[in-house]
Amino acid sequence: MHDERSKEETWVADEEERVNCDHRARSALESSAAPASVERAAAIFRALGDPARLMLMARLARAEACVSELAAESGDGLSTISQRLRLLRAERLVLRRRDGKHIYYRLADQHVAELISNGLEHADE
Amino acid sequence: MHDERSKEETWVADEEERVNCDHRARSALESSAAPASVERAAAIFRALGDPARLMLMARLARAEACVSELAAESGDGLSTISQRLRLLRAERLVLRRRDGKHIYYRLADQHVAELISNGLEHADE
DNA sequence: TGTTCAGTTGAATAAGCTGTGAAATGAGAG
DNA sequence: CTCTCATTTCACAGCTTATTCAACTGAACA
Repeated sequence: MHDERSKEETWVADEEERVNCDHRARSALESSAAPASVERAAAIFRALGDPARLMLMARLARAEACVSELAAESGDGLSTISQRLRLLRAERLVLRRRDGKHIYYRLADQHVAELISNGLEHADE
Repeated sequence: MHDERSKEETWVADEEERVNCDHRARSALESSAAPASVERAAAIFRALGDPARLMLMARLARAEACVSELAAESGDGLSTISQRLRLLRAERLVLRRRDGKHIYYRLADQHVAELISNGLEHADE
């Protein structure tokens, strides 16, 4: 307990700070977002909000893989991985296909990949 | 309990699916992300993973506001809003400044705004 | 049909969160 | 210095979530 209230960031209240920042990424923020969208978006964020799950997603972003591969790579149990994937699948963030005895998972779409990428980028700065 | 294992999405295993999707957003995903980055990114996602908090962030994305305004607008108690902001601030997603008796909050940076925007966009599709 | 291999699901326990009222801060006004 | 207003912190009850073991499903194949 020592951080969290460090620098107060005075952000010069009179500089007008170009509030209408034209960087884009305003589209969804300009007007009050629909409650349903917020719910859904929060659900997506929550699903990505666990280190183990996010790691899994980052791994899948690199290439599809089956449960046993993922379990072996991460060192976690099959059941554990399966449960994580279950949750991610429930949020429709991953898709799966069966190939013989194995079931391969991959990210649901490229948009998801971007979201993860953005998060990871923002993380180390 | 009825959804979650609906369509199996066969994703045509032989179409090769242009795996090297050139949409960008690969940067952070190409190689195994650093554990620290994953932790941090997950923490950010987790912070945004609560409807009430995300709503708050979406609100702040529109314009800065002080606690009482936010409380009045959302209908929640002061204490509740304050706690939400505390968590968001602990993750450095919002900044605050004091002006007389009030304390104004706003998003920490434009990158955060983008993240939220992306999430909301992905939400309704 | 029966066996095996790959994954899934259920249940239980443990750990972590969130909202909330009451008490505490802290800057300005008198 | 004291009072007050805006906001924060504390502490806790109540709810959600993650992991794990064991039991189960369901292809493949002999």
